[in-house]
Amino acid sequence: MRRIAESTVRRLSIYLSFLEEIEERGVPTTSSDDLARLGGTTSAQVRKDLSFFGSFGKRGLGYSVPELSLRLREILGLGRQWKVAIVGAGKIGAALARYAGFAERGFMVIGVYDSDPSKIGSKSGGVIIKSMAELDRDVVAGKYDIAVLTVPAEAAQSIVDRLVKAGLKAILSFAPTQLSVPSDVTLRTVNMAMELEGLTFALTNRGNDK
Amino acid sequence: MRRIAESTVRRLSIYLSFLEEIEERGVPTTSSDDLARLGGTTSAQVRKDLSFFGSFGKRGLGYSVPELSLRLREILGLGRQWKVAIVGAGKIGAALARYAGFAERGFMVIGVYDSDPSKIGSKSGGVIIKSMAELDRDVVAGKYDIAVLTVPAEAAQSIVDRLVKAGLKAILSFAPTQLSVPSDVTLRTVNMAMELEGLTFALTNRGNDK
DNA sequence: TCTAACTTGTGAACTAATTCACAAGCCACG
DNA sequence: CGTGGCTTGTGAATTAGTTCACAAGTTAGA
Repeated sequence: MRRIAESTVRRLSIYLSFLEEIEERGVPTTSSDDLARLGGTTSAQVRKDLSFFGSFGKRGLGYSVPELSLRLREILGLGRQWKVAIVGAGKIGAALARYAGFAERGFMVIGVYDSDPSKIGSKSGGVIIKSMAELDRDVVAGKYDIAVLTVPAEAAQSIVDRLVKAGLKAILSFAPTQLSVPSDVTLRTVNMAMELEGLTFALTNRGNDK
Repeated sequence: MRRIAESTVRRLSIYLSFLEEIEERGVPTTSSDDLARLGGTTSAQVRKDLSFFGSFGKRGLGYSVPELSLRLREILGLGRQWKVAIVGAGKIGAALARYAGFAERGFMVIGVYDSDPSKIGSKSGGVIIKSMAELDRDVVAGKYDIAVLTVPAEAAQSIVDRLVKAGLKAILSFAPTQLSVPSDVTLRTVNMAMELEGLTFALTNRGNDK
């Protein structure tokens, strides 16, 4: 399989969410044109994205909604449950720990960890907060597939290093800082400041462009 | 000014955060090579990104840290305060309302709004929760530059439509759904499910690629 | 069975983004 | 004031991503 662009993977997620929506409504088939309209792209783009993984449609007819949605779930790795650790029991960590959207998609929040001794033992989102030392042990023991990082920027890189050392291969970070990981570890960063700056850039420079 | 790629704007944010860090430490100058190393890119990329906006460096010397950081703040529109409304007083909305990182960067959370009558009047992050009807009025009155949406997927598009109709030009959405806005409105979406699926895709397909 | 109306899958063309590579400028030092 | 060591800024080359355009397959209806 050749390397797949991140933009393609993001679009697959979008297509899947539509497919699940219309599958629920009992729609039997759909077309690249439908998916494009709903996902804000073009039908050629939809077909090209899918073509990296195989031929899932029928010419003249379109795509079977249940089949394509199953295939996309497989491609995206959603055919199983994923065990998630939340590292950092602050406001955002707590909000994520009890976010229902995770469970719906097969992401199970199994543990919440924090370095603040005064928090350890109390509950966040129905889960008891544990210490960072336990996090190391739990990761080494294979208890987690994914860690979600909601810690201050200063602490983030050293925690990432610990997680990587303990053998974790996927991290989603909300820390407002640039992190580095070895190439066999996948890292995604959501940086609110950066998103807002994208907006202010547009507000500030709108109209100056041609 | 020619159209600037979103990827360039994101990198400018990264460069700026480093510049602010080293400015605080009193470092007087830096180079495209430094910025590249810290930001996980190449020095040519850094110079190209900056070149869209002007020439800020000195050959043989590099960039003045205070000057470049000022310029980037100007480019990104951070030279002023931005008034932010949070729409949706759920867990995530509440976490964002009191997120200190916003204020540091000049984003002032002035109001929190929710459609649930039982929440209206109570406080979230030190701000009293107001009704959606008031949101319309406040936006029309020019009280806001930016809205941050933390509402369920089902409600998101209709709220976006209201905000757009009321004249708002910039929206940051955390709703897990695809939204559409007119071309004169800037929308950024943070979709946690999509980020996690990016990770599971990588975990599932790692090694299959060449 | 034939035709008309669709829709996919995919090379080819195009557009966008990144990287290369080097002339030009700057500083320090002798 | 000349030389050596750096570093920028930027066209050119390359690589990546998107869009075009059409052959080929499918269905429905006469």
